Amino acid sequence: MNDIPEPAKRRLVLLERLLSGYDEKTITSQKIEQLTGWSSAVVRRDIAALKIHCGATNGYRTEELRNHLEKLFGEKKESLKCCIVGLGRMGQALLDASELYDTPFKIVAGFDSSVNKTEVLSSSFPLHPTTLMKKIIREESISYGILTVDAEEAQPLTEALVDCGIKGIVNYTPCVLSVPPSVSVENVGLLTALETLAISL
Amino acid sequence: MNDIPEPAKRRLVLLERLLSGYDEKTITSQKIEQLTGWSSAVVRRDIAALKIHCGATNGYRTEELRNHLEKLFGEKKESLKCCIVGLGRMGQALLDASELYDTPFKIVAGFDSSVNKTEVLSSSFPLHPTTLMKKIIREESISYGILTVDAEEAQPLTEALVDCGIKGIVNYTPCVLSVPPSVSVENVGLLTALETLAISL
DNA sequence: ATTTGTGAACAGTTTCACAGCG
DNA sequence: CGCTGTGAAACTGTTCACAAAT
Repeated sequence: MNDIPEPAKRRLVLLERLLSGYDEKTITSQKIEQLTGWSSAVVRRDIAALKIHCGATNGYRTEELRNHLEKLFGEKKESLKCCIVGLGRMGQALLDASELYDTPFKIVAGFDSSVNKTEVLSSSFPLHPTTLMKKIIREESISYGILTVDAEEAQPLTEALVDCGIKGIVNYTPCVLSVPPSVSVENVGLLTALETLAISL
Repeated sequence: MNDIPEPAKRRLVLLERLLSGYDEKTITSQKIEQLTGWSSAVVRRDIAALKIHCGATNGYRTEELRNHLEKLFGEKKESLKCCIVGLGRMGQALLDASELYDTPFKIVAGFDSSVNKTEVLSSSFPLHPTTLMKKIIREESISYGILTVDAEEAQPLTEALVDCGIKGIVNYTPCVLSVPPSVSVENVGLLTALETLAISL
């Protein structure tokens, strides 16, 4: 799986999602091109990289392809634990995490530097002050952090997450995070997204 | 600026952000490597693409570089209007848009299919029912849409946005949006981000 | 007959290594 | 000197075109 090119991986992630709402028995690379805008040649290469062979004449067998893609992340079916760091408006919006229902990802803790927040808010998982981050993340073996703090706190708390041995960070702040090569960051801040849109073409 | 490679542009956007909080008078490519993880060679190429020459022996002159980057994106970004589509928890979290203060992006309208929401919520810009989207987006010449609706509404409202002549969409939903080639999409949904992190390990 | 899967050409991006500049 | 700027090489990803598969 590490021989799948980076851009291909990103497309495959989206392809899985696309298939989860696709009911036909088979799907062709051309159909996917029409749905996504990726060229059919790219789609075929991406799927070929999975080294499964699912169908020729009528396109790919949807279910087989979907199952294979699902296995790509949740191989061990064991849930991938996440935590929310920062319980401001954005963090609170993610608290219910309905989006992650029926996925291998599970939010198991929330943190905020204001004890006030962690005590007043309620959710289906425990909320703690950031002082307990290291302890909890280790105990629960949490793999991913969702960073929704204010700009001033972004880098310090990133470093705390890194110290805890986190594997990746979803960065909702507009800050450029400094992390060692062993940690990956996905930048999903509004400003970053808008700027990226604005500079392409 | 169209002769700057796409990956370089994305990095330059982040570099601009990085420099905005950097106080030393000069900065070397190695320092940037340390801060961002991009190799110093890549950094030098990216900056060289700007075709300015700002400093050798002591690295780049921070202010000159920063000014140049701001100008580069500034020309293209003369007050770019955005709208929020979907005023659920996530949409509401973005309502104050403090993140966009002091940037060329401005949120000028919000939409929701529930008139209830558009009437009860308050913000510094007007909220409308989605039935008025086409009219308002055209009148205000809004360029970007920020999509924070439920999954069922994602594709229908995307098509509405496309019909309005929008240039790009920031997609906070987990859905794969189908758009014509003239429209760009940035996928920043939590599930997409987590899957992208998980798949690249 | 239609669509996948893939070698080969191509295009784009990064790395290497070092010349040249302040 | 230390650091940038840049040819040239290496690498990565995409497109084309067609043979293989069912």
